[in-house]
Amino acid sequence: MPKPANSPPSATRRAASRRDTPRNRRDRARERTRAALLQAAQRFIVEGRLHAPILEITQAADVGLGSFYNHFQSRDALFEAAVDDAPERLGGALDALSAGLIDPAERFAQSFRMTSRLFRLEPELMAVALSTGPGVMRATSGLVPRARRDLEAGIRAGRFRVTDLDLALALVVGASLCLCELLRAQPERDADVASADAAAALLRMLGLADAEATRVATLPLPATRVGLAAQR
Amino acid sequence: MPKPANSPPSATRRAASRRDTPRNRRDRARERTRAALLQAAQRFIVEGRLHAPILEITQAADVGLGSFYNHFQSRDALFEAAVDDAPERLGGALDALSAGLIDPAERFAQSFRMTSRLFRLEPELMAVALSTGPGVMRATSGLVPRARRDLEAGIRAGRFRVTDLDLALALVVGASLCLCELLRAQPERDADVASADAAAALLRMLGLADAEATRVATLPLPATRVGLAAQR
DNA sequence: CTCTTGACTGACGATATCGTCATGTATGAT
DNA sequence: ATCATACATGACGATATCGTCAGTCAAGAG
Repeated sequence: MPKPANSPPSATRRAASRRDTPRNRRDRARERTRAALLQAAQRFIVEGRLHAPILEITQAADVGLGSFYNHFQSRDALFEAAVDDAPERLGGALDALSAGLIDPAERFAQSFRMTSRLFRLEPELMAVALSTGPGVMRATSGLVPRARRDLEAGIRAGRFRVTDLDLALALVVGASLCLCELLRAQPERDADVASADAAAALLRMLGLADAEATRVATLPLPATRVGLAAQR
Repeated sequence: MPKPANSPPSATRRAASRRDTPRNRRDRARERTRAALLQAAQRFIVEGRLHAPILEITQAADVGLGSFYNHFQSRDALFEAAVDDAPERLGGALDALSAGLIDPAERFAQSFRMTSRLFRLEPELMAVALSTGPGVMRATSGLVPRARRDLEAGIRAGRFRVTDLDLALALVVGASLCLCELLRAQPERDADVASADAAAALLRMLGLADAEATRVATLPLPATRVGLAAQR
């Protein structure tokens, strides 16, 4: 009897190393099937085909129709999982890149700029992560909570002059969102230049003096290690 | 034989006054049916039920299933028309309210703040207008082109210090978008206060000095005439 | 080697939704 | 008064999609 769908990979002997790839071949195979479905779903999300027939999705994932129901209850469940999946991975990548920065303002600016760069490096993942539009603000994991954390740090450190954290977060997230939309609409535009300009503007908005905002927003970005694409 | 669907109200003797409600009863009736469908569609958009069966939509509109095909080719066509409809009306209302302001910065700030107020006064229309998320930036009519116009005017007048119009527009639109999302998530929040704060921040971002930004962002708003709700 | 387990698979019957069309009816023209 | 028109309507046949299920197979346990 197949699983009632979408249960963790075999509740039996969970001998797999605590957090990582399952130990034995069967579990790995199962995981591969699930990943194929998620990845196919992300492609459909990017194309806006949120109502594609399940059969078509499974064909794109190159698995049998029946397999779908081994992993997900419904198309909505699949898409939800796919949308959750993307910001998780992106957020991790961002943290790794901006770790080690002391000044909260710098850290904020770098993360903001890296987000735009990610949009060029990982357009599909980003498109999925942003596919909920302003709804991303409700997310409890991924990019937005990190932005909130950075803003808070900046306020505590006295670098930002902000009275209403939620409001500032909304402005920042909205800016990032529409900046990505702009980058999508104008593929020829240099993402690094645009994001530096935007970061400077946002820093001014957050209360930094002109010169300081410009300085912080134009610090060199760390070299981007790709890695993310391979990791899928 | 019924129309091939979605043609202007009877190509025969278009004696109706150039732009307004059709003259004779039949055309008015047709228009009522179409409006009922549009309005029903907007309700479904607000609820996010973008894939509701057509039958359900026609029932919500209280018209026969067949009537749907008299007016629209497909569900997508209906939703598209419904989405186009909303910003059109909102934009008109905005223009009327901010007409007569001389200083482009003031005009910009007032329009921005009124948008938030509209979100409280006309939540459904606004939800529909914003339902495309960052995609609104691609709209060629409605709220966004007006924002662009106001920004341009401010730049020409030397009030805004902006090097990249598209970029500034993206930041402003994104801010407005997520501000509305914030207002939706926190219904208890005072829209006028929040939008004034946000406007001040944006004006700073656009290059106004602190004090001036605050002054412009807190000018009294014109009393809002409702009117819009009745007009439907 | 044999057995048990659990995931993969595609065919299939059930169901949901679609779009057409024949008919009814009110309007406006003659 | 009579007729022609055009929209409204809902029943219906065609089609698309769903979710189940019984069979298959490979992996791992004993």
